[in-house]
Amino acid sequence: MPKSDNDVATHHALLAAATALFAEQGYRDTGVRQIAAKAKANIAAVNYHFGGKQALYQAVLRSQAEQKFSRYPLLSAEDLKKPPEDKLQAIIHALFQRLFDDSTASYAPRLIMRELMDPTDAIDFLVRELVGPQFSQLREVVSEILGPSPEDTLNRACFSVLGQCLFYKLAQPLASRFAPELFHPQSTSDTARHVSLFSLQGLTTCRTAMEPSS
Amino acid sequence: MPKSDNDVATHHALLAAATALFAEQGYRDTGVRQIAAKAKANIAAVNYHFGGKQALYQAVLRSQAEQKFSRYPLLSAEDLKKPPEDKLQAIIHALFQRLFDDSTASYAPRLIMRELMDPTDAIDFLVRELVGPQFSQLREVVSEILGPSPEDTLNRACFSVLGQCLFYKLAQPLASRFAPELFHPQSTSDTARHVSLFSLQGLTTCRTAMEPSS
DNA sequence: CGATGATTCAAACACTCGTTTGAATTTGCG
DNA sequence: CGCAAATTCAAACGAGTGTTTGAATCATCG
Repeated sequence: MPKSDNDVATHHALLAAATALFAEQGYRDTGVRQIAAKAKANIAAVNYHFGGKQALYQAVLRSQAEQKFSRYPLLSAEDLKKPPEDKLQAIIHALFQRLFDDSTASYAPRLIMRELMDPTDAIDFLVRELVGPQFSQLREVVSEILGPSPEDTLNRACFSVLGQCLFYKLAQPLASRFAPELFHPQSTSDTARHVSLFSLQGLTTCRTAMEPSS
Repeated sequence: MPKSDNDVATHHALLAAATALFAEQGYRDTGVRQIAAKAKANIAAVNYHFGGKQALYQAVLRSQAEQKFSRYPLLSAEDLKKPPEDKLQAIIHALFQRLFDDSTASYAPRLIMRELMDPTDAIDFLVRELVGPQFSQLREVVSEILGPSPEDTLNRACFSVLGQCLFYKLAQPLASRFAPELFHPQSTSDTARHVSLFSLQGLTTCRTAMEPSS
């Protein structure tokens, strides 16, 4: 039976601390002692309230899935009325904004990236609840641009768009050594515009010649 | 003083085992006991011959830098005579071949990817000796295609090409859930062709309109 | 051979990790 | 209040890590 206030207090503090730390450092590099310290709670509280580190991690993912992504779709209502080319540009800009938004609680994208790089057991849940719906949305827009196309062509086109966007986050440690100015916060808008133009132009090729090799 | 044969034997066995394991599992998830077991050596041998796990890892990177990349450039001698568009296509195909070549000792790309995802202290050495020269090569080819361009445009164009390629490896755990057939070994050639066409088409945009926002 | 130094080996060390324990404290309710 | 359940806490547990130790083995050479 909950203790009215204090119970949900430490429960929430633990969840918040874990969300921040998992997003920043990843699952494997975050210890329960560190989480407990940040939440000003005892080490055993993690096991008491959630049942273990893994269960806490899944609770973090579940809470992010509920609050963040359900109410912040990639495309706004007004975007949906635009032509597909503009919708793609809107998606790309939204993606970059999420990937490089530090201040607000943009933990969900970072948690996804972490899971993408080295998956834990929670990857199934993540695919089903978080990235699946958004990938479908991207695929639909790309499909509108390309017109009727084989499945592989459609998927590869989406991957080309996604790859360009994610590169700036995934490869940041290395890429920022070659072009540090592209990773300044004020550059992300220009970068998103570049990716949009590059992709829209590249997509025109997918409409034609796409049969396998010879 | 070396014991003539046996000394360099375990030294080499340790290095080979460590190279394979670090490439497959990453630095943090590979234990010295596992390395020693694969090399049929004692646990203490790692410290005796290399001075520690970290030093062994850097020895692995150094040996890869020496033997693999210096003699296997991205472009062959005959490729260098082709027009820049064909050179870009050759680079993309070479990249995909390296990223998805399991059988031969294609450990270097995987080690780089590992370091890219979560860097250790060895990242400086890696940038200087391994990825730096190859990135310069890519940039030169892209520069030939684009003609004289601002620095940022050139870098972003390179990142667009690289992002598409690396995506298939970096995001494989997630992406293969949506399009498993694109990750079959026989598909990599078609995928490389798609990225080539998509990129060459996309690059035409970079030649024109590239001034920052308004 | 016998001594010297390099190499191997099993064991233990020091540390971190996630988890458990059992008592102490706090809370809600009759 | 007084009991019972829920919650906190310090401490320890057991398994993991990389590293160190010191004796045993081996090759080499005077």
